[in-house]
Amino acid sequence: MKHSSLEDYEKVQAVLAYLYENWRDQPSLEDLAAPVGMTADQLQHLFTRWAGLTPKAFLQALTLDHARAMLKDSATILETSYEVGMSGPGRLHDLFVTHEGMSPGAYKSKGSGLTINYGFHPSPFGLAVVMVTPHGLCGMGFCDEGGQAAALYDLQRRWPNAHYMEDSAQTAPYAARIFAPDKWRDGQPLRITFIGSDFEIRVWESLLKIPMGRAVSYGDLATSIQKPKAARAVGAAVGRNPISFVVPCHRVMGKSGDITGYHWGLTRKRAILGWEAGQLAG
DNA sequence: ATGACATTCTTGT
DNA sequence: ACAAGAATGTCAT
Repeated sequence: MKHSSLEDYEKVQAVLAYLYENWRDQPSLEDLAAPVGMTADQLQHLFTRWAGLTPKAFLQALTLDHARAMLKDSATILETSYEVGMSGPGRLHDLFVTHEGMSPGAYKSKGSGLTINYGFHPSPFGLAVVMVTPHGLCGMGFCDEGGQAAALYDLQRRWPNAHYMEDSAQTAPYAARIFAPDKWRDGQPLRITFIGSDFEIRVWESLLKIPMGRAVSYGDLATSIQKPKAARAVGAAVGRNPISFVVPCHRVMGKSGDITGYHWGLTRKRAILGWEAGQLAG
């Protein structure tokens, strides 16, 4: 697979945004390509390079029908497999991670006494901001066009009392691994650290059980943590997932298969879902 | 298709 | 304490 660049994502994003603005008009390949200054042919090329799928197949992966298929048996998916306990393995089919909760105090004190290193790295979904503690990855988010400071602040404000230091030498190895599917199964599991409330951590642990190519509903998630009526609260907790992509909150959708919200933008959620479909196909 | 509202948990005052 | 809000879900038109 050829490597895909930041510029690729920006074009893909623009195409997807345009598509969902104008879906009523049934835009053709040419219609989609024109606004980003491409020919239909170039667009074809872009998608296959970036996602490993043709535009047609890529879009196919984002239809309601496809979403419903991903939701099939979603309740059982969360129960299957071994327990993902307080330091168990997760992520059955792709990136293996181990996680641990941050020391109880660290959350309550909003990160005081904690040193967090951060860095910016290119990813298939735009520039990513990556945060690590000595215990592992604790945060990851995405920048929209020129919004580096905003993306950084979005993560920092979750633990406002932590001490932050830019140090991309610390974060680079994480970024390199996370976005290279061929490295997902290599060696040690990826270490991540959850800093959040009990409830949030329970929800985020559940997210780790959703394999690539599958999806669950907010209600399923609620049931899986023994709170079948808490779908709405679960939605809020999912929305506060600090480790975007690695903790696959993009694999949660409405019961009907509707792709609802995403903290880093609905377009990005669609892009990730489509890109993952490409990884599976390839 | 659209809109009201029931419900659970977190957070800011 | 309390009130507001959140990436939901369901039921009535």
